[in-house]
Amino acid sequence: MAFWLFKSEPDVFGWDDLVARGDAGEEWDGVRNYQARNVMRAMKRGDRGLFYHSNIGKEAVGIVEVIAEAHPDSTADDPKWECVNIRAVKPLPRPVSLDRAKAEPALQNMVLVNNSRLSVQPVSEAEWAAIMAMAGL
DNA sequence: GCCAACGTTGGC
DNA sequence: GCCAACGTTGGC
Repeated sequence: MAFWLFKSEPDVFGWDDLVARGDAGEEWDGVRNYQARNVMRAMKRGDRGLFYHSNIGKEAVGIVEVIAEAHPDSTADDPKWECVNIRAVKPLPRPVSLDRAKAEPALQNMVLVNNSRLSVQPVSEAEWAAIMAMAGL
């Protein structure tokens, strides 16, 4: 299983919104960035991801699961834009803020710490383990 | 609200 | 195909 990170502005679509979708989950549409699209293309059903709140909170707040692999984005005119579907699995008992991630030696190479602008990111197994420990899981 | 970082666009 | 201009993201 691989691990990922999904960024969202909570005032647009936050963790609570994803939880409200239940098991049906949400199409992660609207991504118009090749790098982020390519990350989504690499995802497999069952992979896990962090749900990160950008701008407001700036913290990873929950765990999500990839429930549908990359397919054309229903909101895009051009089928070259693809996205996956995700659902909420469970909240992090202790959200991991960007500040804590930056201060954690094990996370110095994490994409979140180094390239804040990529909206969908890969997370290594070691990084995932470190985040889980920091989150109280 | 500002601005740095970065991706995209379009003129040449 | 280069690169300057522009738009967007997201931390501060």
